[in-house]
Amino acid sequence: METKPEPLRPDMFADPDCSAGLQPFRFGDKWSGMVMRCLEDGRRRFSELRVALHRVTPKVLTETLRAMERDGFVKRTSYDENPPRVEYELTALGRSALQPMNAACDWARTHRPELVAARDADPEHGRG
Amino acid sequence: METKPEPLRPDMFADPDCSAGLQPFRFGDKWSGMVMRCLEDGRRRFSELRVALHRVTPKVLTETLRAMERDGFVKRTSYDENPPRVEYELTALGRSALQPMNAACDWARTHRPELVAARDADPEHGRG
DNA sequence: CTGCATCCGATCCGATACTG
DNA sequence: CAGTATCGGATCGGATGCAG
Repeated sequence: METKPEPLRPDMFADPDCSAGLQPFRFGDKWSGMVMRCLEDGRRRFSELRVALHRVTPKVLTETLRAMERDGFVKRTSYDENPPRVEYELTALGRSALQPMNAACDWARTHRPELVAARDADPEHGRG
Repeated sequence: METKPEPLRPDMFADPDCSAGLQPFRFGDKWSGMVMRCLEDGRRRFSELRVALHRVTPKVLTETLRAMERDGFVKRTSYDENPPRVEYELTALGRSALQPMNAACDWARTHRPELVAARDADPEHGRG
């Protein structure tokens, strides 16, 4: 995980299966799961994450990354250059958490028809 | 899952491993994961859930159960008696979701020492 | 017993503006 | 580039009281 991976596609969360939309599992707060996905192929810069994560504001992204760092999922490396450069990567603990996360995503993919059917059967058809 | 199971112990969520405390995975909202655990051995009445779920208020428990019902995880059965009796049980979809949920709980149990160590290493030692 | 109505504090999260 | 500071809306969830 030390080499530079492929750039993140800005539409990488267009697929609703593993986004925060339908599936009932969440990894931490709203963005943490997507940050995990962004980092699973290697280290990323702050700006790379911003564009992949649907224009999340820097405040919220910073909060998310700080929380993940505090919990031991992410390691932050700051290079003392100008302009500044900061890179984030998953720790061993963070990478190990990809396993149950994938189990949850696989489950959501498999059962998506039933999930959609349950929502459609409800008159309100949305949370609220 | 049609027979009456053992009564729920009020301390069934004293173990922090699978509660909403340390682990970064959440199943839906605050109480849904614990409701899943309460229902995994069979049908339960509203009041049974209330005591097992640490005195959750009826408003919040109702909201939780309605959401799970709408999403197809729980089936609600109301018996037209006096005093009223209502029972909740997992659907086939809900039972299938126990698998990824157990994967997440197993992961949290396995990695608890690292999770605790990460928190202890942080000066703030708490979210915020 | 099983809720519903109302109020309210806490938290989340986005918008905007500014800084080294 | 990588944040910080401030504001405010939206949602969550708990307390209390009432109803069928």
